Amino acid sequence: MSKQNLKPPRGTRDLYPEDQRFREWLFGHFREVAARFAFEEVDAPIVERASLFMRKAGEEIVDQLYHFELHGRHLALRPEMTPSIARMVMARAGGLRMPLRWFTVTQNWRYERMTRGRKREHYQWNMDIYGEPSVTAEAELIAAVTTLVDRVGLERDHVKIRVNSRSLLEASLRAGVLRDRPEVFEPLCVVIDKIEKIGADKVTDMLVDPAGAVQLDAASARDVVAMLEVKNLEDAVAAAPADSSAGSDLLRLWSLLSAYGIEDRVVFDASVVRGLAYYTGIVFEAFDTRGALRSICGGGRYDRLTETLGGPSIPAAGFGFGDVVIAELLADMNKLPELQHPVDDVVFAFDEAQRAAAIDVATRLRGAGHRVELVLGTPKLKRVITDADRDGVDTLWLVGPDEVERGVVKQRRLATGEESELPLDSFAVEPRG
RNA sequence: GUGGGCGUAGCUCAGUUGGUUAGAGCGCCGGAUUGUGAUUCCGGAGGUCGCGGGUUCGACCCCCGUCGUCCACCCCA
Repeated sequence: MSKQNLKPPRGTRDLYPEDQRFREWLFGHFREVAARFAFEEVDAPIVERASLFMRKAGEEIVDQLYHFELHGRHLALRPEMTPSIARMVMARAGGLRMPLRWFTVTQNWRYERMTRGRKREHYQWNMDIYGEPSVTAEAELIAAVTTLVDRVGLERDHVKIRVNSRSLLEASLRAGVLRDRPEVFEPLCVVIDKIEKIGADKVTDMLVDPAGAVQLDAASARDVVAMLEVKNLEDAVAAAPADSSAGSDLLRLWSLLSAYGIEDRVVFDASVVRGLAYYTGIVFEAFDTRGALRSICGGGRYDRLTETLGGPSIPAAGFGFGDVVIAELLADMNKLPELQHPVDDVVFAFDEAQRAAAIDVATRLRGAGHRVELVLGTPKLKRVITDADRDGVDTLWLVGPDEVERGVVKQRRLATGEESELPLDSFAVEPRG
C-alpha cells in the first residue's frame, strides 16, 4: 500500500459530531421557519444535466461547474438549486395549485477559488414561490429571512437587507441611455454588481471601456453610476419612468414590510442588482451590518426563468441562504449555540452478570422514545457518572448485583443527585420524543 | 490566476543560528483501597515535524516542487 493523501479535497469539509450538531441545529431552524410560512420541502438530484446550468449563464459558470462526461452524457453537480426547482415546477405546471411555496436544504457545488465564506461545497436553504406576480411574494420571503435571523439568536441590528428593483433600473435605462441597446442591460448589471467592492470610479471606467461589454459614453456612464448611488426610496421612485410599475411595486413592498413590522430591517440600495442573470424585478440581499462578511443570503424575482428553459411563463421569486456565512457571523458575534450530545438516559451494569437486566432496562426506555446510552463495558461508576454529567444526561440507571438480587433498579437523577429504587420488571417509563 | 503568510501530538502553539532520545498547555487513557459527579496529585499513550525531491558528514530548520490553509488583489455568488 502506498501512502495516499487522506485530506478531503480542497474546499470541502469533514463534519465531526460537534460540526454536525451545529449543522443540524441550523437546518432545524431553516426547516422550522419554512414550516411556519407553510412552505413544503422538495429535493432533486445533486447531479443534473450540465445543460440545465449552462443554458443561460455563459462560460464563466461553465468553468465553475463540477462537470463530467459519462457514457456520452454531460452531467454536473448542481451549483445552485433554482434551475432544478424550475425544472420540477415546469414538469407539473398544469397540475400544481398556484401560488406554490417550496423550500429546499441542499448541498451545492462550485469549482472556484476560496475566500472567507466561500467554499467549493456548501449547503443552501432555498425558499421559492411560483405563480404569484405581486410583491406580496417578495415580502413573504424577506419576512422569512428576518425570522430566521431572529431565531438563530442574532440581534436585530446585526443583519439588514438591501433591496432594489432591477426593473426600476431597467425601465430608467431603456427610457434613456440604453434606448437603442436593451441587450446590454444584463452585462451592465454584472458590472455594477461590483460597485461595492471596486468603487464608483472603476465601475464608470468599465462602463465606458471600449473593449468592454457595455461601451457607454462618459456622460451616460456617470448618469448610470449616479442612479446607483441613490440610497433613498422616494428619490428612486421619483426618478422612475411614469410608464413603469417598478416604482409603485417598491412602495407597495415597503408598505407590506411595514405591516410585517420589519420596515426598519430593510434599506433601499440602488446598487444591489445581484450577479445572477435571471433576476427580473425586486432583488435583495442580507448582509452583516459591520460589513465584514459576504452576503448572508440573496434572492429576488425571476419571472422569465421557466420561459428561458423552454417552458410556460410562470412568475417566481425566491432566495438562497448559505450555511457558511451565517456560521461565521454567529461565531464573530459570539452567538454560536452550545450543543451537547443528546442523551436522555445512561444504563450501567456494574458487572457482566447484570448485562441482560441492563439491556432490558435500556430496551424499555428506548421503546418509550428515550435516547439511551447503554454502557458497553464495565468502567468504574465514577467514570460513568462524570461522563453522563458532561453529556447533560437526565437519568442514570444503575443495575448492580445488589439491585438485581433484590429485583430493583436504582435510578439517579444527575441534576439533583436524588436516587430512588424501582421494581426492575415493572417500573413506569415517562414517554418522550 | 498573481503576491504573501502559515503547515510540529486530537486541539492551540513553542522550539532548534543545521548536531545524539522533538516540548508545553488543554484534551485523551490509567491510578490515588472496597459501588457515586468537584478540585488536586501521580503516571501513561500519542508525532515518519503536510508530502516528495535536493544540498549536507548530519535537515523539523536551508533550497526546489507539490498538496492543504489563511490574507490581499482578481473574479464571482
